[in-house]
Amino acid sequence: MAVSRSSSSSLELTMSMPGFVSSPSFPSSVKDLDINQVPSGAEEEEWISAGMEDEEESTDGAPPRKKLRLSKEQSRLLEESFRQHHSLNPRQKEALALQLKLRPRQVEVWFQNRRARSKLKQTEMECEYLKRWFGSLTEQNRRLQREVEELRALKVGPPTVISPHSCEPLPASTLTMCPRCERVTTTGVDKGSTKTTRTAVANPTIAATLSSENGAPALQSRQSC
DNA sequence: ATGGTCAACCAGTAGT
DNA sequence: ACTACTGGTTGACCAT
Repeated sequence: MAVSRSSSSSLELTMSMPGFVSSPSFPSSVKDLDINQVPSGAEEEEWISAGMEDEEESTDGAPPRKKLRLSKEQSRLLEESFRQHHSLNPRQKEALALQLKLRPRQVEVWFQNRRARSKLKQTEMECEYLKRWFGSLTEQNRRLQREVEELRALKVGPPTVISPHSCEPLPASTLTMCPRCERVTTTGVDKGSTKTTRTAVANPTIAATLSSENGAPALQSRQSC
């Protein structure tokens, strides 16, 4: 086991697996081995002391850490490898493990966790993006609602709307907005039926206002639900 | 004390 | 059946 202090004063420790170099008890299958498991009996000392060539005793007398921490160099190499390919074939895994003085299983686990972290990061970014989008849509919706209220409250006389069916002016009082889909409908005008119409606002100022918000679809071009 | 990070594990699943 | 992978979880360690 090797203990060192990194530049950021965090404790860096590397711990090689028991029996990697010389132990005859090295498991035949890496899947059988719990990496954190401390071998019992006579093997315990080997587990604690087995390690890299530059292994040294802990100077502060603290008990040895049980959790493997990859060294900066190991992490760097793994990251570099991950940039090239996000998963390894057995040959690559073996080679990388040899290079890093780790077991192939450890390299494999590192890649699994790295993929998971990568995916998590991606998901978080997407979540952030959707939140911002939701916020902007909410704001846009609020503006449009306010605008509708203002238009309804206009005291300059009822705006005139041209019916696309009869090509004649309709009183604005016949216009209603569907509360569900917020589309404009006319009620009780064209032959007494409730009907969605493509309306043309006679007042050009109002028409411009209706169609200019944030690239949102213009009110008069919406289809009813 | 507590929350974050990360190596390691386990269960489930898909491909062969 | 075996292998490789994912998602979820655990536990050690660290920073605050």
